[in-house]
Amino acid sequence: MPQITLPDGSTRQYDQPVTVAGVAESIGPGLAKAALAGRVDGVLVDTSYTMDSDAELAIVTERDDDGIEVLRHSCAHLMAQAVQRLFPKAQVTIGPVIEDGFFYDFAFERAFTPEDLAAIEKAMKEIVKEDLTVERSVLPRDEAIALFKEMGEEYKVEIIESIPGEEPLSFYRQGDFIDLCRGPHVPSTGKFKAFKLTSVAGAYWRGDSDKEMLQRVYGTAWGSKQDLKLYLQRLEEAEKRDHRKLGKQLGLFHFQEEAPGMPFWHPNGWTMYQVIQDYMQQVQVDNDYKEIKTPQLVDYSLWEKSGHASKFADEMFSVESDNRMYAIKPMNCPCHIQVFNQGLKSYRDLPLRLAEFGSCHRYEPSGSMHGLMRVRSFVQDDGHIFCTEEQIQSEVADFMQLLFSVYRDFGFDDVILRLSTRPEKRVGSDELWDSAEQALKDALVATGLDWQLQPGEGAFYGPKIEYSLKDCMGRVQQCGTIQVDFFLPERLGATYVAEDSSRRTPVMLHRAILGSFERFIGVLIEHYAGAMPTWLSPQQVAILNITDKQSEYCRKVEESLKNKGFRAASDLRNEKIGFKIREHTLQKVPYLLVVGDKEVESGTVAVRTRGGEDLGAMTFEDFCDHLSQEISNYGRSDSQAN
RNA sequence: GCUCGCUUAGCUCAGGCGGUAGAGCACUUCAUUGGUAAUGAAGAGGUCCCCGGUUCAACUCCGGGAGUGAGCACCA
Repeated sequence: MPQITLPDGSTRQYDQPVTVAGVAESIGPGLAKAALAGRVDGVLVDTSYTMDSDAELAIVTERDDDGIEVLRHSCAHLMAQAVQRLFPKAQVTIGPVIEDGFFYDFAFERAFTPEDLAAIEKAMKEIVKEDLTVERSVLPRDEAIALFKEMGEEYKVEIIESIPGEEPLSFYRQGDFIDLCRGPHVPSTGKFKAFKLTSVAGAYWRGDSDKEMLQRVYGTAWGSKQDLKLYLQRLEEAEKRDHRKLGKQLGLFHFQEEAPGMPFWHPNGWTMYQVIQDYMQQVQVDNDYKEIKTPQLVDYSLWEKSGHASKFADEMFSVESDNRMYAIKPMNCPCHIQVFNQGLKSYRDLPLRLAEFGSCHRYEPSGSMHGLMRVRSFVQDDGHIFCTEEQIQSEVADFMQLLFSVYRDFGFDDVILRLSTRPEKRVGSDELWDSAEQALKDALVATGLDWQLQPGEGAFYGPKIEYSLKDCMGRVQQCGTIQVDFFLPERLGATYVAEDSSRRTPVMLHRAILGSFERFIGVLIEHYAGAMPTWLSPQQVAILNITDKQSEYCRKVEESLKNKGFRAASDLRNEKIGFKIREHTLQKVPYLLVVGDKEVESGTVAVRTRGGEDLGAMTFEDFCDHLSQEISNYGRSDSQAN
């Protein structure tokens, strides 16, 4: 006699065991049709799930996030079924849900083509029309293995054999297609309203580059055609914001064959770069960092001593000269320890914070490069804090406040925090790890923000916190980091004299706020779609004359603006004002000053923003005040946006 | 590094199933001095990514390489 409690608190009495679908049916035909799954006492189940005792039930539809997830997972099955109808030789492997969609990996004799994709999508639509019932069944694993062996599904056999435990496994069948799956799934293939296959690419079996490559087909699925449309529009928008495209359009940087993965910065891009560097320099001075500069080439022996050569030799550029091997530095830490090691350090010198805009080169795998986001030549806003164990927590806490403040200046309010703790292979005692992890954890908790734990993801030399920003495609871009290092200072012989005059090894904190200038600028470009906040804009003001008569006045305005430190340029070309406005708007110049006879006469400038807003005529001084005010707010979201 | 695709004028892209190529924008010149997202006309501009091979003939076909895109793997 189950009594079912619904989310609104109401209850329903049934005189015999009832399924989720049954409850939905008894509430109304609309809900019965919309039901995709159920949540029984907090557990997501199929609509065919039977409740034989009292339970709390929520009917899951396409309006729930859970419902969309079930829909996407089932859509992966739908796709696999379609693929096997078209290509019976294709073997199925795995097909999970991912953000905004799903994928399924197939083993097939050749790569799928875009035409195949279209055909698969068509077959999927046919299966939707057939409205096949999706049935759950349970099989003991030896029977399951026998079944898939008979079907020639070697990968499934391997998966089943690798699942630990002895419990029977669940399977889902729709028509002639059956797949191993935990579920839950939609009740029938007629439930899909809006899906699209988006791309196909290779992917390694079990994510292992030593294993064979499978065909991965990506798709997206939504609760309604409208949602699908919005998603596709979002993709289009993201493409428009692609920093590689905008980098070209706005004349920021370029890449060329002769220097793969190494940007050539153009005047506009370099201006932006330098503004950021100047800003960071000031931030470091204000926070008691000492800036240093270390060599680009360092004898290979240092990298052997530091342990980097044995692990990363393949990813390091090296140079031979005068019978000596040098490495182009792939990181700055060993060099910073060399600076620390000069002279005798006292505990009174700690914490010692060294910072460098450190230019590094790494031979990144060719397939991993991506515009400015992953390059072979980059500059880190690198810093190393030499301190005692007791100082770790306060240093980490201070760093975090600094990082948040810097991110806010760049217009980022949402930061994703992740703590990575001890991996299996590591150096240092457990006590040391305990205290370091606790210090990082305390600092995180003190922020009052959410953070994620990544157990086992720490470096072998110590735990770390990573700070990530979300870009326009929803891709999470890791930028900042702070890492505790118990290893390198000892390995490279760093010591200080403690209060009791004994020699001790300092702890080193590796830290970066931006990460690399290159990637950070890439993230900024996409975040702002190229329309950088005024303080970062390569050109802040364009002065446009209407006819030659106002040229002299324009030049004077330009000079005065430059004297006040603004980045201004006048455009005195013999072109119509509409043409000039269009060009500078497309170049995302924040302010356009239009100057005609009226303005010359009244000694004003007519101000137009790149957003198309007309701020009207104002005096030069008023405009300068407006500009200064905006620039002093940096990119903080509470500042006046345009 | 792996799988698949792509590489034609400064940029964005057409094109021909073997006979050395085209548009728009940009550029140059001329006319035009026009008030808030494209003034008009003329002109110049290309080893069709590189190296081999096949062929009377290769930008096109074949082989190799480079760069690049999506994804995978990697990321001190």
